[in-house]
Amino acid sequence: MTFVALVDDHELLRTGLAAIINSFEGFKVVMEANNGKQFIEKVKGKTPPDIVLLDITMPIMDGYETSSWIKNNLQQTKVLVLSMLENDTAIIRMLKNGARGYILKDSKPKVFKDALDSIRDSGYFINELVSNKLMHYINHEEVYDGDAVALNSLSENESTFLKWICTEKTYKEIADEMCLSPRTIDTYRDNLFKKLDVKTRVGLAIFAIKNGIVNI
Amino acid sequence: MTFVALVDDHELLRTGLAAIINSFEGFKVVMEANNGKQFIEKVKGKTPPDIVLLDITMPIMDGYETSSWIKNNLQQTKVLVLSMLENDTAIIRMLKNGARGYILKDSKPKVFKDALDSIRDSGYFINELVSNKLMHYINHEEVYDGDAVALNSLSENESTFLKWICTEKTYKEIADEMCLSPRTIDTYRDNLFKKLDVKTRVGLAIFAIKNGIVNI
DNA sequence: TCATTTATAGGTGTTTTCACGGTATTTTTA
DNA sequence: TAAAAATACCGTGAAAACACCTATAAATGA
Repeated sequence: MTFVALVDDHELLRTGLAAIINSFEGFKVVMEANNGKQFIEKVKGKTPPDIVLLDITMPIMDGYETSSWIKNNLQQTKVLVLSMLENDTAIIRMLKNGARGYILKDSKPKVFKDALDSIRDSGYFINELVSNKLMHYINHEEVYDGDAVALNSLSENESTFLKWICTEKTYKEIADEMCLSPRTIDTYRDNLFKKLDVKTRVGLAIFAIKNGIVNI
Repeated sequence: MTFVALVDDHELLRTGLAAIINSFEGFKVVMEANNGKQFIEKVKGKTPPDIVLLDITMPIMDGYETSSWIKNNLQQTKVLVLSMLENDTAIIRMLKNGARGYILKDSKPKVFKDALDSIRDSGYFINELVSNKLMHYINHEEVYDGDAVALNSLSENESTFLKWICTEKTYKEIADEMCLSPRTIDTYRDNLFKKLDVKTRVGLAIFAIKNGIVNI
């Protein structure tokens, strides 16, 4: 029997998924959590699940952090990402953080079953989505490094700044909020423009939303 | 037996929902569609379902249009909205377009069961989410009118403009793309600032994303 | 330890955005 | 059919955003 945990903030989706998984021969849902932090608390002192089905966009502790934590603390547990995000950066970043597979929330149930089987049997589920990104990554590592590493290496302040970016405040007002000089804020912006390969504030906002840095 | 249709572009969610609904005594899922257009095609010539479980954010034909169409074409069919959007405008707009209830995708399954029962028995499901908005709406109609009607009455050009807003193009470039004078674009922006009660381009972008006018 | 990177901050100038004042024409509607 | 609205357009000036460059102290690291 393969034991599965569901970590996703949409309870209804979780319930539906649990029903599907429990109907699969040999799989059983043994744990559910709303976010990474809750998962960590629940898993403490228990036998860890074989597979964690993990969303990326979640409050409190998102999928990136959670996958990283699982990689470092639960070596036998394999992460299968189940997300709405289809962009390169998110996929590469999750794979770098230890995920064994990545499927979209609008996949067909058969894909879902295949993914679970494959991760149980071989430890990985390499679908087209993942293999494409992997191949691109191998051939254009520097390109993704610009993005994925940048995303990984966003400083605390830069993340906070990105949250403010998605408001109607001016840079001067953001500087006040963050207790920094407007010049520093200018530098943050210029650096992020380069790091994230965008040219305008709207570009930053879209990036932040796309990558789940802000929840709107 | 109450017959239910699911209209949502996330197939996995649909499958899970179908499992849940079919496990409820007296309910049966008889139809699934990826968007409003597909639903209309599928329902043609068949007995319409009693309840349509409808998402808002969908490609091709979104929940707003779909609910409107159902209201005008399938009088016996009741719409229950199942969405991630929690903002006033979306809720009021769906109710105005004929929805009988509105629940969030991260609701608990019990809420979901209650909603289905209530809509079957009384035709409506008035939860706190809906009653709050309704009360506010009654007391501050003008406020919501500013928003909800504005959203309803966005012209073709304004919607297109909002899509361009969420890119890194300047207003001048947007004017070129839309074959309009930059001055006209200025006016669009100024009008939308007033209509949507925002002050900056970022505000417009966030609004467009929040309300599913653009899919990022 | 010496070089490099990182975080902070500043100067100057251009481009873009935004506010506020309009006009002319077509479409709706009362 | 006259009034109201929606649509497309224009001018000006201030504010904000953006580009590009330098500088200093602290942290990092080879």
